[in-house]
Amino acid sequence: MGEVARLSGVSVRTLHHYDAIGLLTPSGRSEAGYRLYSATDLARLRRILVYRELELGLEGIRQILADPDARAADHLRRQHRLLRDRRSRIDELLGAIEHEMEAHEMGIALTPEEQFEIFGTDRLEEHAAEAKEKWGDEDTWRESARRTAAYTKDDWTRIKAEADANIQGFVRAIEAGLPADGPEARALAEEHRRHLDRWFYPCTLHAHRGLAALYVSDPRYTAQWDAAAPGFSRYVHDAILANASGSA
Amino acid sequence: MGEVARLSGVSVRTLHHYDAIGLLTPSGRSEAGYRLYSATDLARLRRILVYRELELGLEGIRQILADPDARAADHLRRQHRLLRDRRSRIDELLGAIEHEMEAHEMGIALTPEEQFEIFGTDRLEEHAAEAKEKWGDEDTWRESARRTAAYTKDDWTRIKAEADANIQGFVRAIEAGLPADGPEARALAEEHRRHLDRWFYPCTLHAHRGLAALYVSDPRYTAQWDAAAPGFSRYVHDAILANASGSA
DNA sequence: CTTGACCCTCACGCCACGTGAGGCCCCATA
DNA sequence: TATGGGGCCTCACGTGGCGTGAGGGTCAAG
Repeated sequence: MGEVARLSGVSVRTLHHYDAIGLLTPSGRSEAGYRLYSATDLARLRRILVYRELELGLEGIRQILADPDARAADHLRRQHRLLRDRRSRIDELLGAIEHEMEAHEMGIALTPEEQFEIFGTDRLEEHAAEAKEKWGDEDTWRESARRTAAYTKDDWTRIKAEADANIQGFVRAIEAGLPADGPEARALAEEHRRHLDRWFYPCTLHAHRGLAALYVSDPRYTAQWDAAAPGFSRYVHDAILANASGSA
Repeated sequence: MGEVARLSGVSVRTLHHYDAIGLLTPSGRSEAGYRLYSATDLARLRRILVYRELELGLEGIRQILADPDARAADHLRRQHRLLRDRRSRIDELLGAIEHEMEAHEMGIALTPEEQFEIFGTDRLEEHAAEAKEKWGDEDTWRESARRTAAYTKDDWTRIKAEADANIQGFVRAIEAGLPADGPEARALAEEHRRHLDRWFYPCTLHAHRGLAALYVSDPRYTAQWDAAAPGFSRYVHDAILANASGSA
């Protein structure tokens, strides 16, 4: 009886579905056409549910159950990687949410820029090398989170003012046609570095260079910066490199 | 340009979709009909993406963003809670997958029973009271995970043999018509408890009793046990209670 | 003999998009 | 100045994992 089957915690419809797609076909039918699930069927159902809890697709589950040795490892590995990614993503978001909560308590709405500075690291894993450049070790961003957790409303206001001033400086430099490796742009880059260093996390010239790479390679950063002016991200990138690799 | 927008990490189609459902309408169109996203639009998009990561439906996101100041703090708190839940869930899944992979490498296909013992805890949260009985504190299952992580293939073989023997013992007791509160059944219950205690986690009589409650109240466990014989779960439950509350 | 709780089979709905098809637009190059 | 290649646009149907009826048969109890 589907009665017993439903006691496994799934809906009748789900069983119908599994039957329809051939994932779990009851081994018998009553003369009235009722589905009859044997103990073996129930065992299979249990395995299916276990894998479903791991959030594998039904097709993947079918393959695992059909050809355990070969397919299972692949699927499991893939799923493991997927879940790890999601986990680190969630960590970042948790930090972001905490920030947002505090900012909210203080009556400040975080600007997207700040959101990006703080947690816009979700794609970092796609750029593992740059990420290492940027964060040095994986916990650097937590340092940032710890520091900023203590900031008051006044602090945030000043941080934002500083950041805006820096951005405006870059905008003016671009509009004035100043070269990205000129002294003015380099000074702005250094100002940017010190801004990060002071308010967020220790930012060496080396780390700063890694960050610059991100600004042009990670579309999220690129989009953010280029919102200020077209070509902004590239300009800032060049200025940071110039600042990092040469003295004034 | 949608170009810039796509750089935020979402597909063009997604933007079209958000436009179509009115979640994110670009603030302008070029004369050729191209969507033009302003900085404000991008900010909104970023917020949307954050909430999307929280696995909220787009409709929910729309409502949240529509009702900004009033109860934003509530939403943030909820998001935070959900994120933390989600993360611990993912941790469990990761542990479970690692177990599966190990078991696989050792060439053992875990039986559903073992899978239940190892990581069949996902529904426990729906039965908070029993879960507390079973796990005492929330980290007990992690202890189980830690212990079992070190087991070799031989260990697993022995564990399985022990478990099977215990189950067979119960089956014979039932078939022989022995009462669940009789000495034989109680001995089997005690054997079961020691099995868990030895291989998985410290299992007091009290914890064992909580587990017994689960066996009859949680359909997943019930279905598992009753696969061995009808009425099995109830019998085991009664035997465990008898063993826990009286001496031989 | 009805009643109500099951079961069955279609078959369409849902969400968050993916994936073309068919057709403008725009810039660059031959 | 045609021509190509890469945007962009709007339909519009496909997908996964079911939910949710509609319309009808089955079965033990009253």
